[in-house]
Amino acid sequence: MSNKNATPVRARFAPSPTGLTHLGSARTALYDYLIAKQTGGQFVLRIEDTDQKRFDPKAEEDLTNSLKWLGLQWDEGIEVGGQYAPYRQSERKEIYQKYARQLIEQGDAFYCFCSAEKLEETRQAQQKNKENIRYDGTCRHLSLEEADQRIANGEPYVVRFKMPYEGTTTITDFVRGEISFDNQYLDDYVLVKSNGLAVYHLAAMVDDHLMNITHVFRGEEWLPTSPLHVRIYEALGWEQPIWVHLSLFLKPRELGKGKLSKRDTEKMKEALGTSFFIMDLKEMGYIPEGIINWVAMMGWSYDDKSDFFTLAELVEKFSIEKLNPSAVALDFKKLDYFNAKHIRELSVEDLAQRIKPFFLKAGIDASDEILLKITPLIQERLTTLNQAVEKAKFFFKDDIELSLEKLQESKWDLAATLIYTKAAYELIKKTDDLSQDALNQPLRDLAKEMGVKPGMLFASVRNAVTGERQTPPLFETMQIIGKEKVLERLEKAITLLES
RNA sequence: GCCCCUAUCGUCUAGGGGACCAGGACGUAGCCCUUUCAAGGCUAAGACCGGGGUUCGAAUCCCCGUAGGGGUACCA
Repeated sequence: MSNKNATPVRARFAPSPTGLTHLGSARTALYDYLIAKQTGGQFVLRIEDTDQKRFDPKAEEDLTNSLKWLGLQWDEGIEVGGQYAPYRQSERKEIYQKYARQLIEQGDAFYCFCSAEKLEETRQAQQKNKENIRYDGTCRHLSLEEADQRIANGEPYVVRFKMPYEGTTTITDFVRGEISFDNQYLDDYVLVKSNGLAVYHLAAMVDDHLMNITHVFRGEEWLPTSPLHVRIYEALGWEQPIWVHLSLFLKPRELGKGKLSKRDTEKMKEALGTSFFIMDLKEMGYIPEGIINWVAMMGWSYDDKSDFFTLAELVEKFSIEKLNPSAVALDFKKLDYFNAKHIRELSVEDLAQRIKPFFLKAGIDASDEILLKITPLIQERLTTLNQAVEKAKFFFKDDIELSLEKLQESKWDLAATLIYTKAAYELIKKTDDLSQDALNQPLRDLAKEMGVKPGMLFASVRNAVTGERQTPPLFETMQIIGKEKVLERLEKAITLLES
């Protein structure tokens, strides 16, 4: 499966545990996984938990559950370990401090003692005077001795990167090419916070280098700060990874035009009956194959004809050359399409096991034996797994609820329904074989005899036996229900119609 | 405000100067198949944001608008 000609890629997925794992994360992780597997490299999972304020203790479990469920097992990282451990940034504090100190001693960074209030003041003044908003440089030229002395005196401080005032910084993004930034618009970004913890800009760069990451897949929102990242790599004398900035997801067209806000992710459930979060999607009956295929094709393409792929096929076909830079609007209709199509590709045994939990959750104790029988009947009718319950629940009920409304088709009256049902009942009673081969023709002959359309008899039987208007093919359905129960239900319907 | 990215059917996209009166997929509409619902088959409607260049020739290259998005935090 792996591409022997390519050098092994080490790609990392490095989310911050601040919320539930969503489709955007899933796509980034997928691409990391694909490129690593394709080249015989490693997919690394690192946790960027440097922001204690936004930390969500439930996020990490949701993350590992989501990734595992999607089939994106990582080779290195939290849980599984690896030679570059630890893989949680909160456990790597000293490492970042060491490099921060090196940067300072080299003159590429400096200790800054400016207060938040003072910073805010200069910002406002700059805004008022229409100057570039950036750090005013107060602490930039403090001597190391003086800075160390002030730190020893207990003054609070941060570490800032010393961004040049002139010239440009260029980053090479694999999907967009070279992008240049004027340094005058860049800032002396904070690298280490006053609590001693590094921010993303330092921590991620140090980790990516130390962990030998060759390709960095991340969202386009990182483009504006990428010159800082380039500068950090250069200052430390390291070779840059290949930067791959992925397009952003926009809100579904049904919700309007434009960016995907938190409000939109909340609205998805009520307005579209869907969700932005992986574990929600699982609960709604989407399967990993469907979600993987769908997100893979958002911002990436293979050729002008094919778009239906399994994870294994994606590993084989994926290429960063075909990545698309423009933002994409989520289209859940297409998710439905991919999901349904992948459900149809599943083996009966596999699908039966996957729909089982949905029956259990609905309070239906579905045995494997019956599940295996009904699965072929509903397989091509499912868009999501949970629909199996609605479509097949009548197989499991000892006593389906019948009503005149359910029995009567709008096209004819109750008296006619009674006649059709009775006639069909008599016919079915006479045979032990409920198969299509045995019953189809006799039922049609009977309809002809009665001078009615076959559909009328079919519908009457369907309504009485299943209590549903839309079901899998009648004869297979009746075979599974069994003659005894079929007759029982027909009798009940007749009694009801006679009353 | 300033900086950066992006711009082909409603949506996802193919296209990287002539092969394009722009191809595929989802969705939509119609027809066929059919005992219902699906699945499947066929057909249809549907796009190169605008304006300038460059060129014999531009969806493709350049510039300017416009629009959408991102950033502008001791968040990631």
